[in-house]
Amino acid sequence: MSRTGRTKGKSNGGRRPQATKAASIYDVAREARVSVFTVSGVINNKGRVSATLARRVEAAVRKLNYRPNLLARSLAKRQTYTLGMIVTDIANPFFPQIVRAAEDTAQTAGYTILLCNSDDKQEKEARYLELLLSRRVDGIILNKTPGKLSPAQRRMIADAKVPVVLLMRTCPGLTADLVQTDDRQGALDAVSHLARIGHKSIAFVGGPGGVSNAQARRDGYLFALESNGLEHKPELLYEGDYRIDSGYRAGLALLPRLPDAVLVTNYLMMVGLMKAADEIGMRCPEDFAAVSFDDYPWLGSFRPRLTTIELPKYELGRNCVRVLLDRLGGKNGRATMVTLAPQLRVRESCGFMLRTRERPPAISQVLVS
Amino acid sequence: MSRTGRTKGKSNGGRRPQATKAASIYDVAREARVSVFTVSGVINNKGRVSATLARRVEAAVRKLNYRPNLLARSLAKRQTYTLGMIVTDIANPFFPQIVRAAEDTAQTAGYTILLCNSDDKQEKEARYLELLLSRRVDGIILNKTPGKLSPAQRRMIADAKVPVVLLMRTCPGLTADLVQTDDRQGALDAVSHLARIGHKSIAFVGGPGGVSNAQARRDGYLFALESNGLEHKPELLYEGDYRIDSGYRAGLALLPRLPDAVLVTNYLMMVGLMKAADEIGMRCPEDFAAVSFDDYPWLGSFRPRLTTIELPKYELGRNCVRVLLDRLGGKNGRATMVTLAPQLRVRESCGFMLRTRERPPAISQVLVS
DNA sequence: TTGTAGGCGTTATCAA
DNA sequence: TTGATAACGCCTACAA
Repeated sequence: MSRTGRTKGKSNGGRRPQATKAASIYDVAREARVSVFTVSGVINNKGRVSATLARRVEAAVRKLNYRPNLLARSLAKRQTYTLGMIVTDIANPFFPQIVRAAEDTAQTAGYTILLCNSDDKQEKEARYLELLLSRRVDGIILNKTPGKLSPAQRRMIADAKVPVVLLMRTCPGLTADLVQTDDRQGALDAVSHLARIGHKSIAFVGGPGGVSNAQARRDGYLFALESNGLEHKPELLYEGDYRIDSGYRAGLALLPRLPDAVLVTNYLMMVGLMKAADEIGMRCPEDFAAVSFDDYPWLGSFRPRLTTIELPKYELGRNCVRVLLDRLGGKNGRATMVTLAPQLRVRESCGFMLRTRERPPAISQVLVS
Repeated sequence: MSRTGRTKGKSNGGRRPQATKAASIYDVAREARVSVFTVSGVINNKGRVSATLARRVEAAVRKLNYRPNLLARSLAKRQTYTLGMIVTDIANPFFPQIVRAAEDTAQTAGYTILLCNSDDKQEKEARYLELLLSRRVDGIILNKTPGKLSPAQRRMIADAKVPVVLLMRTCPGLTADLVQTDDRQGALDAVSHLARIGHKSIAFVGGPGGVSNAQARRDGYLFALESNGLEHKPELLYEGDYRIDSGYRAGLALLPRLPDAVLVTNYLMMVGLMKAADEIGMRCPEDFAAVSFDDYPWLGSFRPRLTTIELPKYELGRNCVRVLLDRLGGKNGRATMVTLAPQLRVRESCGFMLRTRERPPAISQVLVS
């Protein structure tokens, strides 16, 4: 049976106009009395069609309310115009703006974002990775869970020839593009700022082991202590997991040791630490100074106004997609690394206003808001 | 040429093992010396295959590292296992947890979420709506922009026979399932609480006109004033757009009129209002009391500790997907409405601690944290 | 410039 | 139970 005749048996002889199935390219072709080639050419305006036929096709498209089936197109072209994005948890306020930026950038290029939450669990991540490949996404943005990918996973990704860009976290054993912030520098700036103000014993609440940015922040902290001639006291270093509760526990553990200041390496842990401070009855910045990572629009509206190391979240998301699009565009070189500069935002929690009446030092990276 | 022979011409005679294209179901069938029917049966374990053949198929699948192409499957089954979700802006902290819940719930049922941001612009929304339909999503979660859908859009959706669930905002002219919170009740609770404490003149910062939940919150406010015997002063009512800046402007406009209290109908506007208060030099709760909508884990850690009307965000997202899955499961009745109860969370910004020494009244919906 | 026919990788129908 | 074979809806060499 010829292709064009395939709907004949389904004509609803005389019954009332019922919801018919969506028109296909064949229906349009028949309506416009042209071939599917012509229709396809018009739709993807490849310009190889005469104006007359094009008009006829367009009329038919409008009449039948034709809308190309992107699934079929993807299958035929082996390209889905879809990017997979795996983050630990979109509900962590660090991610929404990154995702937003990724979506914006992707959308501009005709791509769509499939969002997944790994909860920092390798098992969930593995499932999603497989799913994304099965769905034939064109690229993957991966905020890797701690730990490496299995050889099978690496082979899977390589076989699929899908570009992967790592977001904020490297993955041992996986050579891939990477978009991150300069976390070592961020921690360094934070500690240097605290030292400059006069704080001596500076505590540190870090991220989970095995996460590259946590390592970098910790390195920056340790290096900064040393270069500022401050003693490193191991009992002032706490390893958290970037979630509220670990920050709370860190507060309970660290604050009773009466550090001058504490550097908390993300916002959620800072939230937990402040809760602990409340319970203990210590106030910031009067009883201890604090600087945290990640800045948010609401930080200036509540007390204590947090001094932070702002990470350019929107830029992170945008660059992830850009890197991916470059690869999809045929760029074939070795793995790229984009490292964005963090920025110290001085407010009040660091005790700056308490300890000095000067304006902050004129360092270009310092910004008072 | 027969189907099974189609890859013959591509054998790379003797060259080094190069990245070959992914195995298809035909390859597996050939390897296992069975038909594609058998392979398909095993993969989707339809149980109609003998154990012997099943074993052979499984071995072949492992050997070839076969992974079914979900695109092809979707095309054939006319089902994509994908849900589209259009929110105004994932970077608005109201949405991440809703999206997270939707993703969790969807994932459990084998569905994936395609995320879109409309920025409250009808034009962007329209583009996304078309895109989602072209991609043949199985269902759509829609946080509608103000304004109605065009007749063409409504027809488009109806023709596609794709279930749509509205999130937090009704859409005039569109009969669809709806998942929302009881916003009128929320505003009512907030104002009643303020009145109970003794506040007389209560200002209001509302959401954008044309958004149903903004209307409901406003209705609740007005009704609460009346039923508490308080005068409604139009100059204490400000219409914002749920974004920070409008809250700021609201603060500049309202606070100089020295209201006893102000009800701000979302968090972002509250952030803006607090900024305005800072600039004006008014303090909360000493100079004015405040209650806002939306609760977040960090609100208890900073000052003033906000008294809020918590909206069950996770439940919202979960119910959206549930409603959709019900429809996909064949549920065919008329439009459903799920309305979730908000909850007053008393902290300090309402001035409760200032004005009374009693414990809060024993109303079940009141929760002190 | 336009048309024809085969391929994309599944599922589903109908015989065997 | 299995196996051919036709959809699914689009793209695209290759022909005309």
